[in-house]
Amino acid sequence: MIRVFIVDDHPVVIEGIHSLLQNETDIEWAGHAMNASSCLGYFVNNTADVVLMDISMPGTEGVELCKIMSEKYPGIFILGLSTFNQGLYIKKMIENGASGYILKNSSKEELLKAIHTVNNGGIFFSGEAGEALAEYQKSSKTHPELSPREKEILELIAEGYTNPQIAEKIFLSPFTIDSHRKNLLAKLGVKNTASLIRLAVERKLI
Amino acid sequence: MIRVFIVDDHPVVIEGIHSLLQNETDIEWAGHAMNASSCLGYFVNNTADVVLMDISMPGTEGVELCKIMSEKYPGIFILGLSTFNQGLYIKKMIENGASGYILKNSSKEELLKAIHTVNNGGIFFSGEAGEALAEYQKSSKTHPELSPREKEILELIAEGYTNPQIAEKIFLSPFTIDSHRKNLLAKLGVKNTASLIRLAVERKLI
DNA sequence: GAATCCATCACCCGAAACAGTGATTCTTAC
DNA sequence: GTAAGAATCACTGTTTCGGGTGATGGATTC
Repeated sequence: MIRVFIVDDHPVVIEGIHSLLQNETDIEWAGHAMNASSCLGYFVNNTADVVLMDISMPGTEGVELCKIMSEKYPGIFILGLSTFNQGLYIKKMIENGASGYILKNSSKEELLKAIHTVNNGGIFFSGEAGEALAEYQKSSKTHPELSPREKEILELIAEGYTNPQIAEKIFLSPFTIDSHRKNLLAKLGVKNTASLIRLAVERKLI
Repeated sequence: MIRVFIVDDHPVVIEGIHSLLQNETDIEWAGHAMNASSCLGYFVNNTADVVLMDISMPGTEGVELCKIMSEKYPGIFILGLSTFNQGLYIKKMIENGASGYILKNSSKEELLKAIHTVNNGGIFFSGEAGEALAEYQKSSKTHPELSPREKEILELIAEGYTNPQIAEKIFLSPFTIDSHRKNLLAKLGVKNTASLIRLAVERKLI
């Protein structure tokens, strides 16, 4: 018997999963919480085998809760749950102790498979989530990190300052700003300011 | 008796709402569809009073389906349903015939109130959605709309194309692209490409 | 102590962007 | 029927960007 607990701030999702699981003979509904603190409260006197956890709760609650839970109760398996397919979040959840990740548009079969897999100590990703993670890993490998100075200049560029203005602002030679700017383009593999800013915003570098 | 039909690509949401509504004496579950075409298929031989419609289905399916449904079956009230609180989408749904809009993290009470309100011909917004819409209306007043051509060129700029390249791509004179580009800068009140792209991404214009 | 990376500065040059101005069609709205 | 705005094209400047290339000092690392 697998005891399943869910943490999600959407009543509809809680109800939906409850309903999907209620006829499963080997799954027991342990309960639900709608925020991080009531989840932690529940586990003071109770336990479960698998916790389904919405990662897109207000703030970074999902990711933080995942970390706390996995450290405090290493025997409980956590399954990330989200509407979206964002490599960055998926990676963070895994880094913080989640054993898997499924999308909310998964079928009942996929959900059951995920619960069983993580309950047996396995790792489960819904297909698309796995792809998103792979894509993310790839992009963070192929594109090296930016130095602090480069980030600073990138932000100033994004705010609309020109090279001479940036130079004046941070007391450097315009030539230096120009060099950094060219390095930014090279490192990120783009060829003009438009794509640079687009990429920076998409990757949340600024 | 209000017959409720739901269109959503998330099985969990369908189950959740079904479950939330199943003990309501004045609500009858008409059924569900997981995409636009099966929804349209259903209404060939059946009907309903209120349709709950996820607007964030793949592509612009949600918005388009809303338009088709409201034109074809003006007697059916549509209630937009979404995880997010995006003024632009809310506005589009309303423009295309929806009678209200609720977030998926709404409570059971709010959901019931919304269904009853739209079924009586009223307009319903969950609080946050109303705020988001107001915010959007406000920002679209202070910031004028872009013409289709301008949007097209803005996107191409964001993809890193230069004026000459864009000109070649869409068979126009480089002078024309230059004019549009200047108009974009003027309309959005920025003075170079960097701030233009930043603003465009932030306002989700691209 | 050699290698590597960061940060700084420098110059040339062509291409692109930006400012200013003005003009012509065509539709849409009042 | 005219006013307004969208879309198109045109020319002239000045400024900025971006490619190429190279140099120096300092910190880190192995």
